[in-house]
Amino acid sequence: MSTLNDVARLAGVSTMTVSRVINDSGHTSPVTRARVNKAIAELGYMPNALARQLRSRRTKTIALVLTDITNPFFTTLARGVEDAARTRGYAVMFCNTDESELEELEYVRVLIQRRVDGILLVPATSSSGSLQLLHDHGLPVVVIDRRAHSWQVDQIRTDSEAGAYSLVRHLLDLGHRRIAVLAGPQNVSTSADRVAGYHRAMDEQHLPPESQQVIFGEYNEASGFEMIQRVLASSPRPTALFATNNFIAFGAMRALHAAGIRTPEDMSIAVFDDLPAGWTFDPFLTVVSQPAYEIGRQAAELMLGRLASDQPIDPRTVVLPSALIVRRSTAPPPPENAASSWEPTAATPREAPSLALQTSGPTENHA
Amino acid sequence: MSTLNDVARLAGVSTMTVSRVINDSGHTSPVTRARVNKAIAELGYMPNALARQLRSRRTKTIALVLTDITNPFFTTLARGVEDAARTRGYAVMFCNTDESELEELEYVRVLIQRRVDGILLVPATSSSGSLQLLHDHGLPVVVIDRRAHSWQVDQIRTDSEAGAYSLVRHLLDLGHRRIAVLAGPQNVSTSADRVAGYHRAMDEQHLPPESQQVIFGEYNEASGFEMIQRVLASSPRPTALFATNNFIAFGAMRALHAAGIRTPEDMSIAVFDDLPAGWTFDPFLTVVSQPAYEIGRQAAELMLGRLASDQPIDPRTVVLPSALIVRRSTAPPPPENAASSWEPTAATPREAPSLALQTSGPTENHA
DNA sequence: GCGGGCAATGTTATCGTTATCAGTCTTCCG
DNA sequence: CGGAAGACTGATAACGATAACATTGCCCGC
Repeated sequence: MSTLNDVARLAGVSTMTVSRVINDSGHTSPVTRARVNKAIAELGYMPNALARQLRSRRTKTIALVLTDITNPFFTTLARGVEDAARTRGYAVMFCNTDESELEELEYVRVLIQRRVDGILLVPATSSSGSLQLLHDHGLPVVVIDRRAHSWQVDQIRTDSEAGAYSLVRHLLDLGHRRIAVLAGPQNVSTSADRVAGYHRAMDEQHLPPESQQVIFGEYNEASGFEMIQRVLASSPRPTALFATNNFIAFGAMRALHAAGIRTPEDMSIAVFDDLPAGWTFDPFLTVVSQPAYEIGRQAAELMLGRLASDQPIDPRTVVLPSALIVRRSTAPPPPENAASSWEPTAATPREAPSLALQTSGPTENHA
Repeated sequence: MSTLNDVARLAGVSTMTVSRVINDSGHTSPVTRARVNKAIAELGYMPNALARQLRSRRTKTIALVLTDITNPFFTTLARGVEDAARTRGYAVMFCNTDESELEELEYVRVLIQRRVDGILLVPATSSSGSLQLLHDHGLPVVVIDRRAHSWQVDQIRTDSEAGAYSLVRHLLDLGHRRIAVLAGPQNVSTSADRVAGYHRAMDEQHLPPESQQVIFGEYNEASGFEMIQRVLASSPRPTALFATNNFIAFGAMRALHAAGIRTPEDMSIAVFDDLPAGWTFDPFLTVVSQPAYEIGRQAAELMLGRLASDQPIDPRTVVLPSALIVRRSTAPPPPENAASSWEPTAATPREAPSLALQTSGPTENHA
């Protein structure tokens, strides 16, 4: 692969002159420029970005460290980051931590070594180690989606508390009084905030503690499935569920389906996080939807603005609103006296045959 | 940020010795190693990957250039690539081309400049320009998902023709005789192959040309919606549809829903591409499912194997099978004499109220 | 006792750019 | 016509690491 030197020799000028031409940094005569450009074209010369980055101490690269890109919320967010970064000439590196603090730290180390200009981070639980390390190395950080405890970094997230409040309010307005929460990990701020929003809505109604049921699990389908078992074992049973993310909701729905409990006739379910529009021809779940693309875009903007500025910028926190979308998974509760008579015999799954295919069929082997 | 030199000075050794220690390349005494490691810890030294890469002429980075990461097929595939790359110490850069040959070429240029070790490419239409450029610069390429014409590169994809054949065979076995294809772009190989599989199945039955209807569009929801209008305008109308990707299917379902045509009672629909398991609690569509994660993983393996080998490797082509999953969107056709009497008045959407919310609700603003 | 072999360490050049400073050549004005 | 300002160009030294070769010191066997 040809270098600046090759171009310089072919054009009969010095390397600096070629450098000036390709960087368009002035002080070159039109004649020289033409000669150099001709040589560049002739050789198919491509500047070596590594050498440039080493010399100029900027890589024009940012990293997006998140928990799992296959979660559609993060996929859309990632797209927002990439689009914003690209228009400013930045490249993006994506890293999946799978909610592991160790993986996260490992990635942060690699990214520091690769000298990325900044990191957009969805912290795995309380990842103070990574933030400390990044701080020590003077790398700018934007914390996305989750709250960072007491660190002086930019932050951007949805208002989880308010979103949860509006979702639970909606259930209360329908007449529900016993509402259970299927929460994510207790030490993840989004989960905690959504539970807080739930408590605020419930407390406003002066509902007794026994109306409130909070179950902590994980943000995935299997956990949603499990948590339902505990709901069904409780007595009196809740008439509505609040799932704090979409994967939990899917697991819950599958479990209810399997138990012969109909939604929303027997039990309502309201969910934090929507699926992207167009992925379902007939959306069913009542949700609070987050502006995922916009979060990603603005996170990148926060970072790029900071990188472009030549003076220090005070840490900023952006909290975006969510939107309640009422669909068909929520309805008024069944009459109170019928509450104890739910039996699998009375309710068969609406469309039985498909279920086995979903769970056992040869689908994605996402090991 | 401290350098090798700083460490060397602090440890009282030469830079080469430090280099030997951090690379574990032998010829260092335990005493020296300890001293160096102490100095490294003291300074919080992080090797500069840029300098290493410049000197060693390898970046340990590969790129995945695809059309749109928000397509769940590609998201899962990307995850497979990342997981495989990471276990071998490689980083991955993701790039979205949005099916634009120009964007693709732009990205390829950037990636060459950044000296990535290799590129995994989902070519946008017939992107011979990018492949030529990559070839000229001696960069190894793995073409994913789509066929590359006549270029000597590794390739990996699903057997689209066979998958389409089995899907159409399934429709024929149910008794359908007039089946329309909602295809993607004519010049994208997956689309062409799926249409070819359709033709093979239809021709086997010696069906007259007028039974066959192929409509070319794009791989997105809007296009699926549009294509249905042409299906509905045709006479005699087909009794079944074959959508060549999931987005097309979603658009088609929305359009059928809007037109008051029931699935599968009035019209069956069979689809290429599934949604990841666990994203829907009650999957409805009969599909052919691709092993997306595995495609990504193996694509990365092909590349990394080539990069690790010190001798040339002949181009390889891997074609993975797809899996037919029969669900509820396909059924035998309605009685023939009723075929011409379909009128919106006779069929109201099963669950009407939700539709407006889907299309006009404040969901992701994915601009 | 001496040369060969080997482990440990150091020196120098280099990867491909750009920053910096130092020329050279016009040009223009007094 | 001389000199200074300005435009253009080049030489040299980094950026931070590693490759390649050189050196030192020690052990060993004959």
